[in-house]
Amino acid sequence: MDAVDQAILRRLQRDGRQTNRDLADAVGIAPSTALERTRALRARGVITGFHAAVDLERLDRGVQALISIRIRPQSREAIESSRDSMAAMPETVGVFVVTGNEDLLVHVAVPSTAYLRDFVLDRLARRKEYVDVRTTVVYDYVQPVEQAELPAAERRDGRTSYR
Amino acid sequence: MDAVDQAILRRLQRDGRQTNRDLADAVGIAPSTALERTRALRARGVITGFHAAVDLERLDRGVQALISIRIRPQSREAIESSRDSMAAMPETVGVFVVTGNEDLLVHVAVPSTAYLRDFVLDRLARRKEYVDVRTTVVYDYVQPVEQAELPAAERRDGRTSYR
DNA sequence: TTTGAAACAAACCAACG
DNA sequence: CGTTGGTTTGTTTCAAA
Repeated sequence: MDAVDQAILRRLQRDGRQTNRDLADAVGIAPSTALERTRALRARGVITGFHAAVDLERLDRGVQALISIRIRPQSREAIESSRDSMAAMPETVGVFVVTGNEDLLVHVAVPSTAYLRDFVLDRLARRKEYVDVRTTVVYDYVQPVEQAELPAAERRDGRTSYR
Repeated sequence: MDAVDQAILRRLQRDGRQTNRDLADAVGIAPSTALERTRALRARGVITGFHAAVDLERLDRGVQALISIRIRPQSREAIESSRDSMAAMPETVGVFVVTGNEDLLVHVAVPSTAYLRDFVLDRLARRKEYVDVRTTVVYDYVQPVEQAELPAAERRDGRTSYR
């Protein structure tokens, strides 16, 4: 992961469909090199894929919420299967498996608060393994497009930071 | 948004780089139509862009956390500027502006728990407008690749659902 | 590894069914 | 909306540096 790889990664996160030529020009390398580097990033698993991003509002899913769920029994099987079943629901945008009082935090996008109510009450709260279901409305959700390696940590007090 | 649009959307979310021909074949339409439909989806803002997805573990950011933050004064300006400043940090994967006791929920990915500690204590907890900062470790985060319109809601009790 | 240049493939466009 | 054919543009390969 040198500076060239990072530049390629940055640009492909921003626009995954720019031509290999444009990418090469922007990064300052030959198209064949850009192709080779991009393939290597994919082969190494740094780039996992290319995806179209959609606007949830335009899919009539302008209401977002975070639903925290406490699962009992708190077994690996119960939590993993809940994670997968929540991830498989068309309403779901993301599922966090978390530490703390709750076990799962499910990010959903639905057409309305009425839909949200039905979703939570009819399809989640009924399940007896979900002993506590709490819903928080999301006013806004923003995501940086670019993800990169982090610069080495530097503590304010001068002590070296662990990595 | 007919069935063809939905099929295109589904396929482009799964693979944003397939050729227009492959897309057309898969959906069962002519390439010219596929191109036209895809462009229309973009023009209508349903598709907002195409992006490379990266594996955070391979960027040495295998530790994820959710940081909930209570902001005072709880003004629009304070919350929006906090949202933007958190979103601008290289550690940040996503920022939720939420209802409830906390105002912000920040999803971060960092190299280690030591890095996480430094990040929270040195860069967040010091800010006096952040009157409460709570960190939850994320064991696992999964995201469905496909997002689509939701089927019409159907209540179990037979009453029509609002949209 | 990187590169340039040739060979190949895809996208694009317009005209027509 | 689909097809066709011609043109442009982009991708891929590969031998040489």
